[in-house]
Amino acid sequence: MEQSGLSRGIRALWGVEERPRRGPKPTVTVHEIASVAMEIADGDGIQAITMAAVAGRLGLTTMALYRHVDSRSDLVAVAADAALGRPPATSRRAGWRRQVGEWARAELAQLQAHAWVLDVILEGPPAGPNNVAWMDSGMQAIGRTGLDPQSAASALLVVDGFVRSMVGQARQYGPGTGWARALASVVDPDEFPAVSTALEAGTFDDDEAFPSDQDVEFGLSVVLDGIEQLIAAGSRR
Amino acid sequence: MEQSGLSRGIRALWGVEERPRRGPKPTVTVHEIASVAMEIADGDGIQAITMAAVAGRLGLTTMALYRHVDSRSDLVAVAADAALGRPPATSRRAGWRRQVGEWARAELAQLQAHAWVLDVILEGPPAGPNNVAWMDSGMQAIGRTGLDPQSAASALLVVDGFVRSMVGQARQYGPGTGWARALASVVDPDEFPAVSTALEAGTFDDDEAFPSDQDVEFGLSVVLDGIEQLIAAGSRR
DNA sequence: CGCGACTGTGTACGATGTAAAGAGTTAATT
DNA sequence: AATTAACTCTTTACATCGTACACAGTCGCG
Repeated sequence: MEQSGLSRGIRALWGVEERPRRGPKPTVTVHEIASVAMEIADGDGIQAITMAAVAGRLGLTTMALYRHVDSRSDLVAVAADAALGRPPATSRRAGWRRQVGEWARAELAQLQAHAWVLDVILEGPPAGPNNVAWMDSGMQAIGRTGLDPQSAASALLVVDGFVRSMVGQARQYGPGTGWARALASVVDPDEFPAVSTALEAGTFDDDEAFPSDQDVEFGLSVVLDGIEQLIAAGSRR
Repeated sequence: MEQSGLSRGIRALWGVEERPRRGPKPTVTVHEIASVAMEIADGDGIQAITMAAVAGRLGLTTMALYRHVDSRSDLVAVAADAALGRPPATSRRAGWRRQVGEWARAELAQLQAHAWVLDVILEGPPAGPNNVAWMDSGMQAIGRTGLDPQSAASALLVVDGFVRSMVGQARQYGPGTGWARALASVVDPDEFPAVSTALEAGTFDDDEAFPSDQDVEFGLSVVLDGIEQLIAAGSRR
């Protein structure tokens, strides 16, 4: 009665499909498919997720996958949801700052373990169960601020944005391929004084482990302080 | 003497290539290529950037493009740099808060006009001239805080992260395809109380124009307040 | 003039996503 | 028990796309 607007793979992840009465039982579940696709991406990046590769590992033909997912992009969506996993239980008794902080650090860890998730091109909001679980967990944490729902949602969005950008930056500036040196050879100090100065000062030199815990805590405290200000100002809006 | 580590297309964008002495003059410049590729992506998304499509619009064969860019991903990188454009001149006399705010709003506007830039899968940090120009502009603005360079860079990163996440969210939650309704049909209120409540309260209902200026100012003030706290605390670290 | 450097072309191939038709399998229906 | 509908997986085929390779034409230096 509801076509639900969700893709086949996502619908299957939610487990709301009634099992068909006739016909052979499927030899694989969407969860298995998602899991295999995730492993492939963990190893070789998102573009390594191909219908043939995933099917092959499952002992199926390429086309058999289409019984479980609508398309490659559905397959990727399903893999991405699997990569998120369930959020850890939060310490419900703690204050909002600690809870939100924990949530952010957990998300960061999860995304860093599967950084290719950032490469997923999404059409529409993520609707997988794990995605929703993280959202729920985050909203519970930020709800402790007492902010009105709209403000809380926006604030959580800022936190999430920070985490994702952190992961993204980590991949880019992390394992230095001599980026700083390459840039130095083309940047004109007169045109780009600030960048040029930073380059000379070594600000961009390959931080072996970027972001360090320090970097994370730094940015996180900036964001959380901002939210604190907001609360103090009495959630207008 | 220097292989510079940059791709052919990016190097050409910087204009540091010495013109070859012999041989026919190229019929197109990398800037033209980038511009055409950008227009294609503006119209039909990043995946519409194909070698054939770009070459076709320029009256070239597919293979001719390889004289100017190394690969498709180089082509996309070059198009993305073009899409950023040059950052607007900032009001240098203003305080840091206003300058950084302007910078962020400008970046937001630019990215919203070419949201596909967020879909670019980057291998290594962005090294195009426009990208560096934005970086320079941002670092000049945040430099006015008086924070030490490392802290300033980290803070700017938070701002940039916020802007990008805002654009990303805008695409996802914006022109509603009935996402909220679809989710409501699968979410169990007992399992995900916070999301469920928000769904019922209409928090996720299609905001016609999301993010509104209000949403942006809201998040931006959170971020800037955080930075202000940091300054007040006397930039430790 | 001719040689070398360079730009663009034509052809070919492999990888990939997916449409279409069919063979085999299971359970409800007769 | 036979039939039939619903379902899963396979086979085959094809269009799209990135790119390697060989080559033809063009310009400037010696």
